[in-house]
Amino acid sequence: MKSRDLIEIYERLLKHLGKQYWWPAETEFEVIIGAILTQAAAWKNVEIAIENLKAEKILNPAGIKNTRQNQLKKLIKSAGYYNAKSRKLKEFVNFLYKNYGGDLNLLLNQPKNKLRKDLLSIWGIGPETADSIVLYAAHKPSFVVDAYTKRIFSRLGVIDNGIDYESLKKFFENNLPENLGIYKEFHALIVELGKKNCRTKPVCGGCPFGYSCRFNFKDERAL
DNA sequence: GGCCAGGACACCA
DNA sequence: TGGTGTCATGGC
Repeated sequence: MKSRDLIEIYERLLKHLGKQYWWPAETEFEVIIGAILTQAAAWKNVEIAIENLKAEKILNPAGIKNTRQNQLKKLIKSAGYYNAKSRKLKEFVNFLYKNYGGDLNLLLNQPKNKLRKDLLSIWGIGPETADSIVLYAAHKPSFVVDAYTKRIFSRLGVIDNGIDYESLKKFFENNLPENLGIYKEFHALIVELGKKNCRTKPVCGGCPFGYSCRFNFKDERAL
């Protein structure tokens, strides 16, 4: 696949689905909490948890730090995996206070690679969550790939289904201009398309990419 | 009632 | 490094 093909896919998706304006959050800290809570969870369930944290006025570093883990569990219950996720929230703010005195800007304003490395060192933050934070909270161009990305583009026959995270990430970064807006929108569009194309929920018809891909997009009804 | 959701980690070979 | 089990709620 050539770079211009990938850009064309992006433009087609943009035209069909419209701008997504990700990430849906009021603050950078909210982006981070959302990125952790949405791990293997439906965003709808995450929204409930976010609202609970807002209602308690603890959707900030000090708030999470000063709230007991058992209380956090109750508030984020809707997002699932509340034992693990409550610990992940704690691990993040503990890291933030230990290394940056609780100053989120100090963490986020670092060079991209250092920031990503910092994030990956925190228990509970893997590559996708780290990239989401770098891209949508720190506003630095780090392409986010997820299960949808792998599923859709392997169906198109562009990448191998067994490709690992870093390779898939590089595939996009090597074939796209290093543009913050494109990175943000493209990932969001892929997720929105992925939702519509979930195996159990066929929607609409015709491949949005104009390709005759290996996977049967016609049956699946992409758009 | 079963499947899946905007993953990451532990453990194993 | 690759493959599998685990975590858990809520919508469809």
